[in-house]
Amino acid sequence: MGSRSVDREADLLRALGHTTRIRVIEMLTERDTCFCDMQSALKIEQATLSQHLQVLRRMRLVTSRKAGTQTIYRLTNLRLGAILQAATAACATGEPAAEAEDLQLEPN
Amino acid sequence: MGSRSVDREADLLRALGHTTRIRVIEMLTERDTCFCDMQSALKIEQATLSQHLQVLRRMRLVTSRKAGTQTIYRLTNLRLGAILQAATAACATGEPAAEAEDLQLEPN
DNA sequence: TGCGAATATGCTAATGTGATCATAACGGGC
DNA sequence: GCCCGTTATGATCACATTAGCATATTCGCA
Repeated sequence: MGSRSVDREADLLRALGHTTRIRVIEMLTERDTCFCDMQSALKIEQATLSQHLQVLRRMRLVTSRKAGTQTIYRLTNLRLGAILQAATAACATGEPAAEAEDLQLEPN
Repeated sequence: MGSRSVDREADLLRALGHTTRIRVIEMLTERDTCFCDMQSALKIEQATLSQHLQVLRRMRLVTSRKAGTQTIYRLTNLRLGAILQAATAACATGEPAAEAEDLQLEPN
C-alpha cells in the first residue's frame, strides 16, 4: 500500500467538488429530504439532479429510501458537514481571487 | 447573488481532489518545500508535478519563490490542512466502499 | 558567453465530467 | 390492467482534466 487512503480521500473531495452536490449535502445536513424538494430548491433539470445524487450514492455518502412515489435521501456520513465547514472557512480566508496566475512570487 | 460562495468552495474542493495535490498540501503543511524535494518524494514526472502545482497556484493555495536555481513552494492558506483532516476523518468513518451502487435502500 | 541543472510551458491523446434529451422503471390510485 | 406522477437510466455532445513527451526558460557557474 503506497497510497494510504489518500486516493479515497481524493475521491471524496472530488465528489464534494460541485456546487450542486455541495448544496445537496448542505440540505441533507439539516434533514432528510426528498428528491422533489431538492429539485425545487435547486431549480435544475430532473435528470441532472438525479445524476449528482447517483454520484453521492456511489460514494456511499448518501442513501435513499422510497416513500410511496417519492425518494427520500439521507446522509450516511455525518462528517461531511465538517468538511464543508472547513472549506467555507478556508474560502473566507483565501479571499476572492481565482484566475490570476501571474504574481506568484511575492513582490520582493 | 444566488450561489453565495459555494462555487468557490466547489473549486477549492476540486483543487484538493487529486492524490498528488493532497500529498503536496500535506508536505507543505509541515514546511515550505522545493520542487525537487516534492518530486523525489512523490516520484512522478517532472512536468506532471509542475502542472499540479500550477493548479494550486492558480487557485492561490500556494505561492512560489525562487531560491537560486530552485523553486520553493509555500502554503498561502493554512486552513487547507483542516480540510484534509476532516476528509481523512470522514473516510475513516465511511469505511472502504467505493464501487457498489446497488443496495442503496437499507435492507428494510 | 556557453553549459548544465531546475522548472515551466505547449501539445497531444486518453479519459472523465456535466448538461440535455429521450426513455425506462416504479408505485399508487382508478 | 391502465394512466400518471416521480425518479432513474441511457445516449450523446461539449468541455475539462490528466499524463507523457518535447521544448522553452531561468539561473548559477566555469
